[in-house]
Parts: sequence; C-alpha cells; structure tokens
Amino acid sequence: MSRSASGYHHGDLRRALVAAGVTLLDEQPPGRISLREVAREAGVSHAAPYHHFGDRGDLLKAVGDECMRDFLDRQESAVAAENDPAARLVALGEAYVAYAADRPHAFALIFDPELCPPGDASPERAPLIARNEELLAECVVAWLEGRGEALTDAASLAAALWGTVHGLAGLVSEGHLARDQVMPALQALVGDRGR
Amino acid sequence: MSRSASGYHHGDLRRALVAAGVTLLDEQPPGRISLREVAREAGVSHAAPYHHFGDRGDLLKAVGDECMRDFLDRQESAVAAENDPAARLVALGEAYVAYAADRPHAFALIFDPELCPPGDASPERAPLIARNEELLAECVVAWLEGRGEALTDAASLAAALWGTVHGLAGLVSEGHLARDQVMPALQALVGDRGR
DNA sequence: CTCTCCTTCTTGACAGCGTAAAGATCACTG
DNA sequence: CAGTGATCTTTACGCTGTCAAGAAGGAGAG
Repeated sequence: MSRSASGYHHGDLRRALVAAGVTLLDEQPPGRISLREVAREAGVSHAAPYHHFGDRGDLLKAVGDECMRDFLDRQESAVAAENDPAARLVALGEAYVAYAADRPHAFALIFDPELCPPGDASPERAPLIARNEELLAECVVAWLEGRGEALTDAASLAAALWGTVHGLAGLVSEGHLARDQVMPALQALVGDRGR
Repeated sequence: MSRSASGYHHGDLRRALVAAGVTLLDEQPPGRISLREVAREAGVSHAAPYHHFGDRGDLLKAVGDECMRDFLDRQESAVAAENDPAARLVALGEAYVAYAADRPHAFALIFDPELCPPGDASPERAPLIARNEELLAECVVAWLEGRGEALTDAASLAAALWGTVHGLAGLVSEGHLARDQVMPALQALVGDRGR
C-alpha cells in the first residue's frame, strides 16, 4: 500500500479523496462540492469514490469527521495554553469562534444535520462530539468552582454557554456579526457575571 | 390579474411559486429543493419560474424573505404578549428557538449566507433584519433599565444574547440539543445574572 | 514463473438538475 | 380587429449522482 501513484491503482485513494474534499472546502460551501470535482481534484475517474464511500453524503461525512478532529484539536490546544479557569473558558470560546470565522465552510459541514444526523453519529464522529462536550463541561465546572459558586445547574449553564459560543460562531461565520464584536460580547455576558 | 387559473397564463405565478417553496420547505432542507420541483408543485412548466426569478437562488431568496417575515412576526407577537421586561426578553428568546425547532428548514434558509449575503441583503429583506435587531436591542435595554443596571455595553450584551439565542436555536433545530433544555439553560444564564 | 481471484479503478450509460433560446398563447392597446 | 409585449411551454445543453460492466494489477497457490 502507501503512496504509490502508479497509474491504475492509487494506493491510498480514500485518504486522498478526503484531503481533496478538505481542500475544496476552503473555497466552496459543502452543498456545492460535487463528488466528481473531488474525484478530479484527486486525479481519479468520476466513479472511483464509490469503491470507498457509499455515496456523496458518505464522502462529505468523512470530510466532516476530518474537520471535526481539527476543530476539537484547536479547542484542546487553546484550553491547554491557559491556567486560570476563566481564561481557559474564554480561550475555548475564542478557539470555537476563530475556527468558524477562519473556515466557515468546514464549520458549516461539521454541524450539517443532513450529513451528521445527531443522535446516531458515525463511530468515527461520536467520540469527538462526546469529547468536545466533555471539554466544555470541564471548563465550566472548573470556572464555577474557582468562583465558589454552586454547581447545581452547571449542566444548564454549560448548555447556555455552548449556545452562546455556537451562536456567535455561526453569526460570525455567516457574516451577520463582525468578528471583533465577539470578545466584547462575551465579556459583557460572562465577565460581569456575579457582580 | 388575480387568481385566474385559466390554463396558459397563471395570473399570480410569482406568489404561487413562493408559496410552493414554503410548502416544500416543510419536508426538505433548502439545499434539496429544486427549481423544477417547485414549478411542478405550482403546476407549471420547469422553465416558467425564470420569468419571475433570475435563477434558483433568487427564488429561494424570495422564499426566505417570506419565512423571515413569519419569523419576525412571531417574535413581535410573543414580545407584545408580555409586560414585564424580563418576561419580554425571555418570550423573544422562546419564540426564536420555537421557530427554529418547528421549522428547521425555514430557519436554515433564513440564515443561509449563500442566499442572503449579509451586508447587502435584498431591499425586501433588509428592513426585516433591521427591525429584528432593533426589537432585540429594545428588549435588552428595557430589561437593563428595569434592573437599574448601566447601559454602557448594552450593545455588546445584546450581541451576546443574540448569540445565545441563535446558538440554542441552531443546536435545537439541528437536533444537537433537546428543546426542553433551552429554558433551563436560559434561566441559568440570565435568571441568575446579578445575583 | 504462471494461473487465478479479488480489489481497485475506468468507461459508459441513465435520469434529474439548472439554465438558455426559441416558439406558442394570451391580455391589452390602438 | 391587428399588433405588441408579457407570460408560459418546448427543446436542448452540460453538469451532476449513481449504477453496471469491463479493464488493470497485486496477492497467493500450484
């Protein structure tokens, strides 16, 4: 196996197709990415992908998995770079929004309900989603503990903050909100809490 | 003019096409709605829409305008039904999320950046967007005034709350969050503020 | 080394799509 | 009643997703 591009047999076409999809996603929204274009980008015939993916949706799902990994990695890195619980929480939000702003099409793909039916995510995707929710919950709990607040409704607060960050990310990635309005907004909401 | 369905000339095809689009949106996401299917639904040939809309995107934009009107109406009604500023703010959020949960495809269409490029919205759409942001700002300001809080960063707080509500709506409409988690989340974030 | 099998990739085909051009039909005006 | 312009239909083109059939080549058995 490996990367032998020896004419007929590609060697690692599946990975190449996903990579091509990720590349195309830089310039096109998920809905406009065609299977044939991905195949062309990978230098392969238009029906080749069907030996690695059931249909177009499956290919985009795999591309989405790849993006989700990247998305989660960035959040983990951002959180790990801070020590103060409040700073960690803010860093997570910042990374979340930054990804949506930098890669709007990838962000849209990750949360596309047509391609990742929530509830029964792919075996590839499910652990990533679980880890991401866990990461957020950890940050929220640590933050509340640091402030000596009750943890009674930590889950609800986590949901609310997920909503806030997700909403700001969506609004920014779709251009409804300027990116530089995000931090002030988060400060207004979270920074003053308990004052 | 009017509703004479006398064979060749429809009479009010434009409106009929938009209505057909709204209907189809109940069962299909925007990306899967084809121009030809809308034409079929309206009982007209597949090329007829081109005499009323530049292309598929323009038709969907008009459908989105219609949905946006409905979306805004529901928020206005919900807010008007309450007196207490805090209750009005919560009612607005509830209506926002309820629309997204009840009509997820319409919600997605309204905020589809491909079809409503933010910045230069259609003359139809722009005033609706402006009014919606105004409505939210009014509710936030009234709420802050009622609590005797400073209005310094009311705009930032409004942006944050827009993000929260928009994010929760998106997560619910896409199935990532159960609808009954929304109210507790909002309570946890807003209800305790200033305590 | 050769034969065979199985996987991978290609080719060719089909229906459905968005869109443009050309033709048919109707309402309205003079 | 003739003519004109708007509205709708027909036809056609290239692109798409998908399937079926065939070609290419690696892997194991003899």
